[in-house]
Amino acid sequence: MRAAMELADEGGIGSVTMRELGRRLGVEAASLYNHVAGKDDLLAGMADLAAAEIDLPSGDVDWKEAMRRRAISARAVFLQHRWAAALMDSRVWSGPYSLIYADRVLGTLIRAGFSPVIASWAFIALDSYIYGFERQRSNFSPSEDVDTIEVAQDVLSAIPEGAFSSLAAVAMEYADKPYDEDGAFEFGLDMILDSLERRLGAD
Amino acid sequence: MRAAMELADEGGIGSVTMRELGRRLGVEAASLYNHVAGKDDLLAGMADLAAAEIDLPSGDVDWKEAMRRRAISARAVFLQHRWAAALMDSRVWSGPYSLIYADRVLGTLIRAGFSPVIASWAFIALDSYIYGFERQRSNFSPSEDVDTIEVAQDVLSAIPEGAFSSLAAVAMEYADKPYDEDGAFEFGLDMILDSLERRLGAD
DNA sequence: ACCTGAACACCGTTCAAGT
DNA sequence: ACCTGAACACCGTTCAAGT
Repeated sequence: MRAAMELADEGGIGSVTMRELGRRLGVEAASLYNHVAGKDDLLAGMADLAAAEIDLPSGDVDWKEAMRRRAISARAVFLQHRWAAALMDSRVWSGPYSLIYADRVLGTLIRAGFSPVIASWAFIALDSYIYGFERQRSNFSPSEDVDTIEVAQDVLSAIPEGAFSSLAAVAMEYADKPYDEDGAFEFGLDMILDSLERRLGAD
Repeated sequence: MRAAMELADEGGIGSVTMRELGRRLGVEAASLYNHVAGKDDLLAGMADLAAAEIDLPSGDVDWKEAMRRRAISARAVFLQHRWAAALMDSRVWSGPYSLIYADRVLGTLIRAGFSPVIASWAFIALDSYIYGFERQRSNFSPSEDVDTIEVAQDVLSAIPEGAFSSLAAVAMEYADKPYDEDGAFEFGLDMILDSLERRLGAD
């Protein structure tokens, strides 16, 4: 499983192949079936191991800070394992680790005063945002060292004169200062957290 | 392209195969390469066609209502084409339709008073949530007619006595009333929209 | 201009046979 | 208990050959 994760880290999820994994482990592809039910099982295990790298909410900070840290930690994991977000959210949520994780998150929210149903909705909203942001991010800047300023300038020059004026206005903004990815992530994250806090006060 | 969409609607994205698509069109798989650069090109075209089915924000409602309708329309499209969300957010965003779409969304936000940078952040936050929710949804209830009450009861009985108490509390809530998926979606959506509105007033 | 047939290099998976 | 070698049914893609 760890070997498969290394393989995916290096060459992308597409290079995780039973034959290639066997080669790395010094074994034939067919032998892997003695340790894993099939490729789906392998991918599910990878997803669960990646999920285990996300910090669990700790009990000694308030719920908002705990959720914030969890989100930032998830983003750090996705940065190290770029295949993880796609694997984790396209997979039924049933690894042994996932249960502990869900319980801790829900527990933090319920102790903060949210009802069980609202806690589950908040959990879903936060995770939808966290995973969704990562999936979009990996499109916007496919490689790490892409120059967002250059991208913006390319977009600008590709836009016909007068058309797409709003898109052009945004591209213009990014043409001389780099795109602040952390800022964008925390902007959306804090909107959700602030709304949750407000709702807590209202109930 | 339309034939490929039908194929995906019926049998899932996995059944979209050059050979199978050729069969449906009464042609050999190799012939498809006269009309499409490759399978990647095919999938990109499907994603763009699905995106075209999402309602564009219209000019005669306020920005908040326009964004709300856009989100609900996107969810309706994902319901009809269950393969679409995965395809659209895992793909660089460059179809001919996508440019119009982005321009209209950004234009609506900028006219409402958001700065170009904040408008782009708001766009990213909304889409992250919309796509992310769909990806999670398709795991939680893989088939349409799954009984969420039964699922909750299964979860409950699988939890060891005393462990996972928070998870159990949530499952208990869902054990006698169905899971309100629309409610969950709009809960998160409205949190983001309300926060955006508040920020607009503050600036 | 478009199609066919055959081939190539790859997949995941199975299974008898070995140790 | 674990591994191997060979095979099976599939992929996407290429390309000479046809019309």
